[in-house]
Amino acid sequence: MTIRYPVAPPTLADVAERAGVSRQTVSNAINNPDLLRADTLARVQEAIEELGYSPNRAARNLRTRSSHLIGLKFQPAQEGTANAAMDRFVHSLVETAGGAGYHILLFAVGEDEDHLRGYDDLLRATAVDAFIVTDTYLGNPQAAWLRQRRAPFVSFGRPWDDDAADHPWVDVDGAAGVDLATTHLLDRGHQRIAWIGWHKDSRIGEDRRSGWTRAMHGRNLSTTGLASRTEDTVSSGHDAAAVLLDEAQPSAFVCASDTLAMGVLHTLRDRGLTPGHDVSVIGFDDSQVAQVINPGLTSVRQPLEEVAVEIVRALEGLLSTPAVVSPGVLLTPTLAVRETG
Amino acid sequence: MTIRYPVAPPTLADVAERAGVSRQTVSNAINNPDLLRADTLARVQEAIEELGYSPNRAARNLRTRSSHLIGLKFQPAQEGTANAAMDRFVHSLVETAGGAGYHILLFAVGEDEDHLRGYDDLLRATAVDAFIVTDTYLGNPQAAWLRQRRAPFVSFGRPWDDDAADHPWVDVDGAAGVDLATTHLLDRGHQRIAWIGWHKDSRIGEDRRSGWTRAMHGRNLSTTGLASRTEDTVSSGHDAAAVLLDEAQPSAFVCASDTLAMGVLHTLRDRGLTPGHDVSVIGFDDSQVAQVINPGLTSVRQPLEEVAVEIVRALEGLLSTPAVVSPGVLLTPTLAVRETG
DNA sequence: CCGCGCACTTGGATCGATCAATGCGGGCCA
DNA sequence: TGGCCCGCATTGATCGATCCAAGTGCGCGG
Repeated sequence: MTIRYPVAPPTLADVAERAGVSRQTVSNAINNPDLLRADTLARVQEAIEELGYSPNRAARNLRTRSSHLIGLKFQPAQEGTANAAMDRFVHSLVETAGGAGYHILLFAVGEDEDHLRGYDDLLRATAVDAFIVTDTYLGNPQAAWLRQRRAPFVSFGRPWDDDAADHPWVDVDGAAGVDLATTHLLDRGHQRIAWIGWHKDSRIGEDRRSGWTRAMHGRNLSTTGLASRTEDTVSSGHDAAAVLLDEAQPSAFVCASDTLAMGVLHTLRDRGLTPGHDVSVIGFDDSQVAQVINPGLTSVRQPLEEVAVEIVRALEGLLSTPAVVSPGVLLTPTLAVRETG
Repeated sequence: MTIRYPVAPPTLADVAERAGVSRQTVSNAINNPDLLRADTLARVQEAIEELGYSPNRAARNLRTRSSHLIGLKFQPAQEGTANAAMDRFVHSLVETAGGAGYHILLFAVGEDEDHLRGYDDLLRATAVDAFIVTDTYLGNPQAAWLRQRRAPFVSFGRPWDDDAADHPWVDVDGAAGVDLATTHLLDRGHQRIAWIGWHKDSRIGEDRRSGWTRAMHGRNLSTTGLASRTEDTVSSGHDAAAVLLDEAQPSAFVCASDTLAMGVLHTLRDRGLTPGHDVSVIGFDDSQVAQVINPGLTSVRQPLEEVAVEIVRALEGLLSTPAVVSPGVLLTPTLAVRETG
């Protein structure tokens, strides 16, 4: 704590001299402490402490051909939507990765230029050890490209339709989450529960939807006429709810996102219906919006902290012993129950 | 530990051999292209292209003693609040920094351990070139500590009460934003405009509050009895609004955050008052919540994209020529007008 | 007393880009 | 023709940690 910069930081050789041992021994003290006798180790650690030594990252990276950096393409929440899972996820990730000795490197790729360019540069420059890929939507070329490049990566999201995929992945069981929400409503006596989701080409959307049909059919209830597929915007949710209310008279809505659920709430407000009393509404993502509105929006909450833990675990396996083939991990969301459902 | 490549990545020497020039020339082609004759440069670039060469980051970092990495302590939005500026800010930052050849390195420091430990490690290990500090609240030791360490950093936020501070900073003029909001209400005929803000020891809160008093006094209107200071939670805003409505009968509220504004909206709802019609409400941060609720919440929007640009500019000045002393930059927010005000 | 293994030491090489100094050929001017 | 500068090539050294191979001193069991 008494060192002033910008004097040259101490090197491993400085520590060795101070502790009266060799460079090799200091290196071992740091990387293979169990090779040293207890008293020697203590002496070296003391010298490290006194000098405020910390191994130079660049030198270490050069020699070991690894950076202990994980690349993550940062995708912010879209304006005008309620979905903000990234924020919570990134935080959990940074914390967990930090515990494992890794840091998160953010990068962006411009909209116009080649989307893979960013990955390529970082990879070739050995700037990162691995990537975390977050959007595995249909036709997303990232995963295929990374695999072909033999770049280590873990994806948050299943390789939906890519049967050649053999990379580790972690995902949240959206169907189970929606099933949970639907069952919660069924247990409260609802029979006519509507679904508002995304277009058919969204695998995530179809997965979530299947949780609704599963729960409904499990109670021998029909789902015909009770589903709507639309864009992920508030106004789309608003319109879809209006149509469903007119044509199918549902007593509750389960939505693929909090954004859509907000649209439903607006429709209820238009018609003087009280959410949670006249009509129940459940969203998906447990966004800040769900938490601060009144009445509070019941919503499916993804276990993002666990996702981060599993992703880091997978990364460690991937980077330490390449033989370990970690399959996918599927986590189950919970339901944050509030007033609307 | 190692990135599995089909083949070892090409080195600068490989490029030199292929182009029939020396290592130094290739290095110049990359770092000082104007030193080369046009045809030589073209030949080298061709070789780079053919081999898919990208300079090894670790080697470059070691030699140049710089990593082109900027450290940022990632702070997620608090659960149960509406404030989510970080998300938007980080994205802008990543994009802008990327354009300048820098990447953003996220790190976290555990709540219990020494808050400065994270900075220290990264700095000593020459893992980052500089830091971006985002919370410059009263008594925050980071800035002082970093300065004492002579660590290059730029802060998002003024050094409020630290007169010894000489580091570059970028901030948003909260007072101007609130002035803007208040004036907007005044222009619409409001006279009794209340303020709900944070406790007195929050410099940011007091700054924003001053915008309200400035605008009110500018029209010779009294502010006595119209202000409330509380915690930044929805329920605090709710309570404060109730008290103010009872005791001062304001026709409009300006709040230090969207979170507080949400509380106000809940109170209006309790009393059957229509936001924007009976009583106007303006928040601060233009969060997702402000955007998706109905009626939409008018809110002060921070120009986070510009903040990012200015911060990167300051960083570049800081890292290129240490002599350049960039003072602070103060940016003016805008008002996102919606139905509540 | 020998041999073995533990706990180190020693010196050198290595990773790959950059720095610094020198070499070299050709053009320009006196 | 000689001297000089300019553009570019060449080459060894350097950054600091790690890897590697060989060696030393010492204690202990056989």
